[in-house]
Amino acid sequence: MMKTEAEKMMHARAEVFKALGHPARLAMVIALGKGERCVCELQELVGSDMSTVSKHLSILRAVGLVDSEKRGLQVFYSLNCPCTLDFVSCVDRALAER
Amino acid sequence: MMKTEAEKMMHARAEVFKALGHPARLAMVIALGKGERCVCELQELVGSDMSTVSKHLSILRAVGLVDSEKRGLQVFYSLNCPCTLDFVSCVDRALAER
DNA sequence: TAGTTATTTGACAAAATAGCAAATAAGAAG
DNA sequence: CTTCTTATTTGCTATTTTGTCAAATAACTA
Repeated sequence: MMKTEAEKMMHARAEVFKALGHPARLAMVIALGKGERCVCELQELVGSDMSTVSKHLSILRAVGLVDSEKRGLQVFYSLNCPCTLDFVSCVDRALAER
Repeated sequence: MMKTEAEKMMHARAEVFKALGHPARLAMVIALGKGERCVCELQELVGSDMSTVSKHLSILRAVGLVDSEKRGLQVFYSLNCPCTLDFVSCVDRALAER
């Protein structure tokens, strides 16, 4: 199946939205909006296995939404697209008026 | 499985992102950013079966991203959350610097 | 009545998914 | 070096979701 440049672009964009389309990942992104967090903190936040959290984070990193930096034993994640938070606020407003 | 209010909220938000996590739906939302469109125009845009397009649109409407209005034989859809376009621009910028 | 636009309803294959257990890596600390 | 901790990766499984289409229905027009 041939794919035009525009289709590839749209696909890439959609991947970003898909990455945010999971409650745990979204919760982590919102938490990162308040500052960087290590994986263990994020694990406590979402309450899943650490390997699961790690996988979620790799999905967010793959689409460029977050960055990671290792410091000692810990890996700290930070939000690369603060505009995400603005959109979440907008979504909240839309959800409120339903 | 019990669900707190906060969890339900996060789930509802994630549903909005999931709705946007498909190339065809995202393309339609972006098109609607330029003004209302009837289903047949959107069908031409994405090139799928009309029933498929209709289903995609119902998903977007279910989460409150778009509105619809019937006029004669046609149904016109409009974007309910223009902020979506701002976020798409932001995503594009993030994708560009990869 | 016939034609058009759109939605709904199954139905189905295919794909994606989340999640966990176990293995691996990499640094810290004794 | 050994051990402990934090994190990632690697299968693997079951579950779910997914997108799509064909056919039926609806609603309006001519």
